[in-house]
Amino acid sequence: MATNRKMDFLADEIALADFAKAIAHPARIAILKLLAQQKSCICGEIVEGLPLAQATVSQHLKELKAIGLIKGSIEGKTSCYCIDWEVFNQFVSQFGVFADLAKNASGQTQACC
Amino acid sequence: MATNRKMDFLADEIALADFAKAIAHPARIAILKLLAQQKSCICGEIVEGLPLAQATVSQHLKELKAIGLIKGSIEGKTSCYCIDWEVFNQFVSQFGVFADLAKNASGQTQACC
DNA sequence: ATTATATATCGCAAATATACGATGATATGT
DNA sequence: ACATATCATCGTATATTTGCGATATATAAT
Repeated sequence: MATNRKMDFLADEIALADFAKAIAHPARIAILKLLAQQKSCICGEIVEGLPLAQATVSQHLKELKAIGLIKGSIEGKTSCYCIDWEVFNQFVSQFGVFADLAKNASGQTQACC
Repeated sequence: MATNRKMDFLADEIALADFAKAIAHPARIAILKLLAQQKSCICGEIVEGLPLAQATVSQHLKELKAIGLIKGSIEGKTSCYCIDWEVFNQFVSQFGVFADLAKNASGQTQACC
C-alpha cells in the first residue's frame, strides 16, 4: 500500500469494514460462538476449545475487545469474557443499509442487470 | 503462520469468516453500496466513484465476485456488475446464529458475566 | 517465601492483503 | 487495418495479519 487511502472513504464505510475485519477469522467466529452459547467465558476454557496456542487466542480476544464486540473482566486468577450484544446487534443491523438502498432504488431507472 | 490451522475449524465458521473478509475493506463496502443504489453497475463508473486506481478496483470486484456476492457480465465493451441478493441475504442471516445461541442458552447455568 | 496457575504482552517469522503501473485482451469506431 | 476505449491480469513493492515461543505479571496455593 503506497498511500493510506482509508481516509478517502466515508466513516460509515470504514466502521462497517472494521467490524467485518474483526469477524473475518474462523477463530474469532468460534470464540463468539462459545461466548454466545455461554458454555464458557473463562479464557482458559476458550483456549481449550480452539486449535490454537494460548498466546494466539489471547491476541484474538484482544481484537474482539478492541472493537467492543466483547467485554472482559479479571476475576481473581482468571479472565472472563462475554459478548456486548448492544454493540454486536448495532453492527449487524448496519448490513441492512444495503437492502434498504436497493428497495429505495427499485422502480427507478434500472441499470443493466 | 507456521501451519494452516484453517482446516481445524468448522466449515460454517470458515464460510462466515470468508464472507466477513470479503466485506472487510471500505472499498468493497463502497462498491456494494453503489451497486445497491443501482446508480451504476458499469465498471468504469465504479472506478470513478472510488479513490483507487482501475487495477485496484478490478481486484476488489474480483474478490466480491469470487465469494458470490456480486455477479458480473460483459456487455460489449464494458463490464456490468450487480449484487446477488440471494447470496448476500443468506450470509447476513447467518449472523443471527449467535443471537439464537444466546437465546437458547439463557435461563440455564449462567456464566460469570 | 516459594511455587504453581492463569493470562497478557513482546518479538519475530511466515503468510496475506493492498495498491498500482505496465501490459494483455477484446470490442468499437474510423 | 488501425487507433481508441474498456477492462482484466501480471509483476512487484509495501503493509497488515497470523501464529507462537519466550517472558512478564498477577493471583492463589503450600
